[in-house]
Amino acid sequence: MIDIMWEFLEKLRQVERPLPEGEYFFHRNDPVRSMFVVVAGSAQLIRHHRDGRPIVLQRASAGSVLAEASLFTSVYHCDAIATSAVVARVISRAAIQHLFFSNQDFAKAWAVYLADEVRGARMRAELLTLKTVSERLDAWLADKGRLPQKGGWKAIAQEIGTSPEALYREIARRKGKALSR
Amino acid sequence: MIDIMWEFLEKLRQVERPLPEGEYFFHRNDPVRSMFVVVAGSAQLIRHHRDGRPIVLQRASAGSVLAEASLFTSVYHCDAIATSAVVARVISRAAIQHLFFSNQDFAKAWAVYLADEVRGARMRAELLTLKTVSERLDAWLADKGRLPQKGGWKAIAQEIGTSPEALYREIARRKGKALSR
DNA sequence: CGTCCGCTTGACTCAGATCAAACTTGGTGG
DNA sequence: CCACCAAGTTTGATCTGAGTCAAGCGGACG
Repeated sequence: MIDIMWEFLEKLRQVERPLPEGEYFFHRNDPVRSMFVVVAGSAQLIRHHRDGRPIVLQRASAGSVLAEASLFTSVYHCDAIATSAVVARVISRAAIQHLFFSNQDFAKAWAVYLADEVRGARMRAELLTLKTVSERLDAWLADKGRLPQKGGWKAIAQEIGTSPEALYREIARRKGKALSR
Repeated sequence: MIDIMWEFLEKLRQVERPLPEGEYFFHRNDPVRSMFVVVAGSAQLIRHHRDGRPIVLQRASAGSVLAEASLFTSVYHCDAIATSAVVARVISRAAIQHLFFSNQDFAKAWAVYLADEVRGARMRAELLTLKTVSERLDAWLADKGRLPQKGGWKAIAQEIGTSPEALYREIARRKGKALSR
């Protein structure tokens, strides 16, 4: 179903635009003309606090739509910045809107995509209310199944909101336990 | 826009059903026939771990749709249980689906609603990656504006993932600082 | 061969969870 | 009107998990 959405988007006219690290996709209150799909690299949606400190609203990596809400909004509600060098697909918002209203399969695919994003984000939020690394890892495993290869643990530490060291230790602890049984 | 969605839903035929605490709305793999809107009380979406421990996927309170993803799914992907006595509005899923496909305003309102839920959930997830109570409270304030009346602080402590005591102390600390300036 | 990055492990420190006890407040019923 | 109860709040004391800094290990890759 989600794949169907990507297939539709593929067919629309689009431009690949590279952005260097630190570049802004758009600013708050800019009028919305395009939608962005991150192809490579990573980006953040940011809102600025009164005193200037930034609050992160979304961390987007390869394969995600940048600000889904902007499909039906006249202006952006936050800033978007490339946190590493990014390649983004730029698609006319009007084109996607038109597709949404003219093609029921796409409308459905869009709704399914959003519902899944909601699920994932809520899942992560609930996971992050757990206090110990052990509980968080359990919850993460319950959702994702199994740990990836050794190269990717650091990223998971970020996902579950702990320091890499804490996660490494928890994993080591488990390997120990597994053997001692 | 979201209000529009509620207006549409109001018009559909619906039944108010009370559920006592601990009662299940549905179980995983049940076929989806209805959608639930929580009117009063609170509920949780839960998935069970291999060893039986439950993982919370969503905490739903008055005014939220229970499992948005189930609009286009044949079976539920998790369990839903009332965590306190609940009054829920039960609406035929087929009716909502029909509305989605036949009325563009509703389809748009649904997409906007979902996009906003995504935003809110991501916001909360990012907030929960902050380490100190002080930072979390700042982020919460940046999003919501101002602290509610005294009776509601405990609920906020839950939202930002800390113990009530920790939040009370942080608030007290700030009142002190505000005066000392 | 050197450098980078992710992993490993140790030591120290501290924010916040937890337990506990008192105090405000509103509401309820006698 | 008052006794009483329940929730939320306040404050104190203690304990611990994990963040941080630091130093070393090993494989990948130019």
